Amino acid sequence: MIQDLKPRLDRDARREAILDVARDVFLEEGYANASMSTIAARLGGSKGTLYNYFKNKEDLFAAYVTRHCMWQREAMFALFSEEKDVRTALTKLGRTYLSIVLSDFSLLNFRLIVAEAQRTPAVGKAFYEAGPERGSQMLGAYLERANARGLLKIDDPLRAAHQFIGLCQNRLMKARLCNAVGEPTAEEIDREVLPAVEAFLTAFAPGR
Amino acid sequence: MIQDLKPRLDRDARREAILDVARDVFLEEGYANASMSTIAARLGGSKGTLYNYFKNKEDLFAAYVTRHCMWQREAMFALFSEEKDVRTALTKLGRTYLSIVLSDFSLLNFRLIVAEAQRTPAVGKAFYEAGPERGSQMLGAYLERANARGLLKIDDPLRAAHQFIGLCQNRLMKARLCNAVGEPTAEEIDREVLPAVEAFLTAFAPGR
Amino acid sequence: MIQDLKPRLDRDARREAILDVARDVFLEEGYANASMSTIAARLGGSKGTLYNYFKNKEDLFAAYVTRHCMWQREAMFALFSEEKDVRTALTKLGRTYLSIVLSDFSLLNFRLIVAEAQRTPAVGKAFYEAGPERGSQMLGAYLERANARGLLKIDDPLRAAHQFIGLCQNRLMKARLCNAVGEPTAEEIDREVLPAVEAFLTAFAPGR
Amino acid sequence: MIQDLKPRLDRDARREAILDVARDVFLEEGYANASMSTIAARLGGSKGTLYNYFKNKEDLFAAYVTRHCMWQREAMFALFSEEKDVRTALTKLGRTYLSIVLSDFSLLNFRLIVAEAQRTPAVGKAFYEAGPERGSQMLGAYLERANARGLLKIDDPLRAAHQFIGLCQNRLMKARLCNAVGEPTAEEIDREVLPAVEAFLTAFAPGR
DNA sequence: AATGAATGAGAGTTCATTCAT
DNA sequence: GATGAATGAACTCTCATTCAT
Repeated sequence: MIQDLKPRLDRDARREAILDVARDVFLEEGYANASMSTIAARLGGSKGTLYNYFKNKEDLFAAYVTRHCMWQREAMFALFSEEKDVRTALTKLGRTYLSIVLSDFSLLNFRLIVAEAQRTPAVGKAFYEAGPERGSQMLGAYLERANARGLLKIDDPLRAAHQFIGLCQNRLMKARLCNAVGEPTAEEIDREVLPAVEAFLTAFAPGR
Repeated sequence: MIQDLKPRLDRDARREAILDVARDVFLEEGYANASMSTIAARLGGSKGTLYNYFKNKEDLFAAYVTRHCMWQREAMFALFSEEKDVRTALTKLGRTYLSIVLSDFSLLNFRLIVAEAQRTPAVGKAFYEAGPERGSQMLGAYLERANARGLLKIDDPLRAAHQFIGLCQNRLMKARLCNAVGEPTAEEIDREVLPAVEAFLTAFAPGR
Repeated sequence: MIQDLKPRLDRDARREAILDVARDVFLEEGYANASMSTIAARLGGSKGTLYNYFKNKEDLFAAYVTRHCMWQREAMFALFSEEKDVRTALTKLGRTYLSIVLSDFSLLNFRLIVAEAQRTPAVGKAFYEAGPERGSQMLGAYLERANARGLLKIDDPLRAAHQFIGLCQNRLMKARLCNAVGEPTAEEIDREVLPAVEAFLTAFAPGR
Repeated sequence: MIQDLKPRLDRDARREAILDVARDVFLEEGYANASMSTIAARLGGSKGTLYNYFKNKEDLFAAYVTRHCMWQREAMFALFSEEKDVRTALTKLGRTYLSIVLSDFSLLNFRLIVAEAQRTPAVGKAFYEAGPERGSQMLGAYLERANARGLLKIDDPLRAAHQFIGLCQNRLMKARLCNAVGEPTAEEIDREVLPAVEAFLTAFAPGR
């Protein structure tokens, strides 16, 4: 047991370290341009070692994607809200969501994964489910509860969730994807979120 | 003059032919994986010829992006509407916009350009302005006219345009980017557009 | 003593097991293509262990060759004959010899060793002496006895032995070496051996 | 025409030059150990150039084999004989055959091709047909003519051809394959050929 | 203007071998 | 004695680019 555990930990820790470096290089260079030599050099190890941990470059990339999806899924938990007041809840949620998905880190990952989604649809699908879909589901669940409490009047909460996120995110997301603007400040985020909340509440007010 | 013009045209036509082939190869393989050899071979010419028309691979890519931006800009003109009835206009516009931007062709270009936007921000910026921004401007202009005619009550027409597009596009666009779904049918597009129009009209109805 | 013997045996048994696996891999892949990793993996052990038993790949190969030479030498004993009737003896011997040396197993070993004989003449020489030379010596000894008994008229029994084997083996051996034909059936072997015996007996009949 | 012919010649000449070098390296190192870098370096060119002429290492090897087979086939023409006297003819033919097939050059090629015959049976088969089989056919044709003229009494000339070659070649060929002896001198060749002729003529004399 | 042979740097990958545990 | 992680050199092959013709 003990003699199993120690190396196990070592090996896992090394694997994580490799993934950290690999992720950085992938994000900086893109999949095709990232070279195993670069990754090994930055790691301070030899190329052969990489291949002791990952079958090949593709496998290393897949491992990175998997790990990023887990991170993404957990990040989406931050959207959970038990806030009673709908306006407050939506505002907070919009801010949180945008600050996550419009961050440099998220954008770099998004661009990278989108670019590879073509060659490897499985990669894109995994990411879509762990990220965008998961986020909308979190919000959808909240909207459903608000609906049940009569605070909103919504037929299809999941669609409404997508719509709210669309209202918040559309402009900046596309600009960010195209690298046409930098990471938004809190003020810039508010300039998107507050009008989005306004429009959303008007559209889905119970007393329409 | 004449003896100048003829070769000129020939040269331009050849250049366009090269760009056609280059675009296809870039879309299929991505920038890094597309090889000058492949492009030359598909063109039926020699690699040397490519370098007579374009300084290097980067330059060839930039020329493709430029041309695609022109196409995109023109495609956004299809959004222009002088329809009197707002609901009809928005529905039509939403359908047109989504059928353009969610097509396989647009998505391939989008993914490709987004991927390179990191290395070359100018490329991304040019695309953003010719495409998403331009589309919202077209819609914004329409909304402004409708506002002026009292058909809607909108403070900031450009923001409202982004919001409408966000309502329409958000879910499918992200799924498409991640290659998690295929090109949507007309029915699938309607399932996004019609509720979006509904929500938008409720939110921005003049009599709120 | 006892406590010395047990590990000794264990160690020898393990060594043999390694050689068994190594031989298989060498035969399947050739010396250069056979990898120590493959051998270790098939053995169910680690690469380090291999190096505890054999100094390096070359040494492992040499050990395999040595063992195969012993096997070969023993196989040649099967050629020994005390048959009185010369025709019967030669026929039997020819059949036995060909069925051994033209078998898939022998051919695989022969090709492998011949290929390495260039790099390492000692390997080839050891094999030649244990196999072909030994076989001819066995036959030569028989021919000498038959000669002494007046059943044949032979000046140089060893040369005659080589000649008989040449008569039997030449066509199929070369075809087999080149992998141009598969392992011969008993009938195919007879189609070589019987005419060979005929020609040999005619050439070396006592009453010529 | 002219402008086609000149480069054509250049390209073919270069191709031949590459094959010359590649053959040397293959013969010295064996297929697996021969490296494209070594070949390029010896050629005085770059690795990339090799790949402009041959798709890959395997293809280069196949081209070498093909060329060697052509050479071998032509070499076998040297066996043709219109000599009237059978003894003289067989002696000459045996000497010629052995001096060809037991030369260092032939042996190196034989070992190399035999080694690869396992991985690539087509290679071995092509060689077998161009070399050993062809040689026996040349001799078989002569024996048939001698038979028709009543100088020999042979049922199956092709088999007899294989038998004669077996009588001549067997001992030295195996020793040479195993690299147990060096290139034989004319005297050593005669020590095999003359007894072989003797035995063969006795066995197939018309007056038996 | 068009060609295509040549280049050389660098890619991903494998492997025999070593060594600390 | 057994392990397996680490190494670094070597491998095959690709590619953007140049240049003489």
